[in-house]
Order: sequence, then structure tokens, then C-alpha cells
Amino acid sequence: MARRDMVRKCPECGGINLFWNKEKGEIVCKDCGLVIEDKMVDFGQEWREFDSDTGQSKRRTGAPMTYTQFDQGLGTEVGGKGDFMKLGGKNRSKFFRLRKWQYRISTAIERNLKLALAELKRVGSYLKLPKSVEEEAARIYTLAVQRGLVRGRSMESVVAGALYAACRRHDVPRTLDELSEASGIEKKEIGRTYRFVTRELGITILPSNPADYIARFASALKLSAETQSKSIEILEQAQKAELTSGRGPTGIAAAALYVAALMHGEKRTQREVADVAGVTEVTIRNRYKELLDKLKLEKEIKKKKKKKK
DNA sequence: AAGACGAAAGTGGTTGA
DNA sequence: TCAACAACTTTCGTCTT
Repeated sequence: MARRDMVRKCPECGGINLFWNKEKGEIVCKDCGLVIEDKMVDFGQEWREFDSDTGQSKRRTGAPMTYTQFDQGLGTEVGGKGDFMKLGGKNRSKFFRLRKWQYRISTAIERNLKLALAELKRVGSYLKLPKSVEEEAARIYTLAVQRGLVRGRSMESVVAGALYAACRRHDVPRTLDELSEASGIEKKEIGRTYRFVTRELGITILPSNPADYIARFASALKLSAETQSKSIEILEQAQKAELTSGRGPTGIAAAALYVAALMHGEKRTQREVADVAGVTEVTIRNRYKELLDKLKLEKEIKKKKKKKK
């Protein structure tokens, strides 16, 4: 699979002015603002196939992943070679029993990790996440397993939590709703395990920036590039006016987008915006009102309205 | 008839005693 | 551990286009 196989023209406007944002796994058309999702997602590739004869697929992610080394740092060796010779008969059988246990545990962990990583990849593909995020999530999950944080939680929910955390760290935030839809785990549960895992692992995550959502939402709403940049502008002003702290970033992003759309005569209903952003109309209204109040944007909107552009 | 607006009550999470 | 609290949701009635 090579990059050259990818779309070169924007399917929306036919423009060739495509910009590949590697980090976010997005391709953005500079002409119409459409976000073309990364087409590089591959479905159902087993992790274990790396050492097989399929040389091409091996190169897909570069060198074999370190996270496929399932028991790294895990499983204390029970006795070295020959140690057991020094033991008496009773202890010797105990030794063998322990070793058997260790074996069982490590293969269980290995099996679990294989399953988990497959699940991780499935959800990651579904959400069209870039490789770097999947890797990060795999790292987080592996750490979580090593710390025994999965105990008492379903594997799937921890995977979802790890993915959510990885997305945030890479500034490609997905909403809990999206994770929930992709993984089939309840929103609450994902949030809980996400908080638990990040706290236990000491992973610091900055509050996500509303601007990171704009491209995706705008694309879903088929809004122009101008509207997008306008909404980013609005967001910047909003941050200066301290309207953003403590509020849900998706709500703010949605409101900024809604306002920007109005200003460019690309009106979308509050409901439409609310749906793609995963918030309610009420939240948009509240943010929207705050934006109008504090940023004095009324004039511009009224102007557009009268012009009926 | 649909969308926008706002009030009121409820939910789940955070914080501080 | 509990209560106060802020943000957000749900629901519903009213106004506007």
C-alpha cells in the first residue's frame, strides 16, 4: 500500500490543492475545505503476521512493533536454569508448580494482549485514526496491563479508554460518543476507565483545544474553508475573552462553527451542528449567546442577514 | 410547520470540608 | 464520605421566520 495510490483530486470540487495533515490523518482540500478521511486504514490485519512471509504488509508500519512483545518486563523468571537442583524434593515440585503457573499467566497475558490489540486496531480503523495514535494507545494499554489495571474492567473498555487518551495526546480528539459508537462501550464506562487509567499511569492530558474539532465538524457539515478559518478566528477571540475555560470544548467549537456559518451565509440549523458535535442545541445556544455578548459579533451577523447573501 | 429561544428540573462529575 | 456546585442534558412551552 503506497501513498501514491491515494486520491489526488478532491472528490467534492475536483481541486488538486490537497493538503495532507500527517498528524491528524486527514487530507484537507484547500479549495473547498473538505476533509477527506485518511484512506490508508487497513482492516483486519493481524498483528502476528509481522513475522510471516508477507513482506509487503510487514513494511506497512515499518519495523515490527515493540508492543507486540507481549510480556516485556512482565513475569518474573521463576528460578534460573539449574536452580532447582539445589532444592529438596518437596521444594522442587513446588518450583515446578510455580513455573507452570508463570507459564500459564504469561500465555494468558499474551492472549489477552493479542485480542486487545486486535480490538484496538478495529476501533482505530473505524474511527480512521492515524497510526501514531494507535501505537500510543497500544502503549498505554500495554502499560495498563502491566500495572494490572485491567482487572475488574472489561478489556474493551480499557482499549477504548486508551484510544481516547491517545487521541487527546495527539491533538486529534474524538468525542466520547464517537468512541462509544465505535467500540460499543458505554460513554460513562469509557470516561471512567479513561480517567482511572490516565491517573494510575500518571499520564497528563491537557484539556483539548476546541479548534482541533473544527476541521472534522466543518467537513461533516460541508462548510466552506472560509467558514472554517472564521470559526477558528472566533475561537481565538473567545479564548482571549476567557469564554472557553471550564466549558466543554465540543460545545464551544460547535457554537463557533454555527456563528461562522451564519456570517458566511451558510446557515445550518442548531440541530444539525449539535448532532455532529455531539452536544445539544441548548448548549450551542448558551455558547452562542456568550459569543455574541462578549465578542460583539451582532453587527456582522445582522449585516449578513439583511443582505440575505 | 420548522427553527430558535429560554426556563426548569435532572444527571454525572468535581471539589472542598 | 458527603454536600455544594458547575456544566450539560432533557423536556417543554412560547416566539419567530
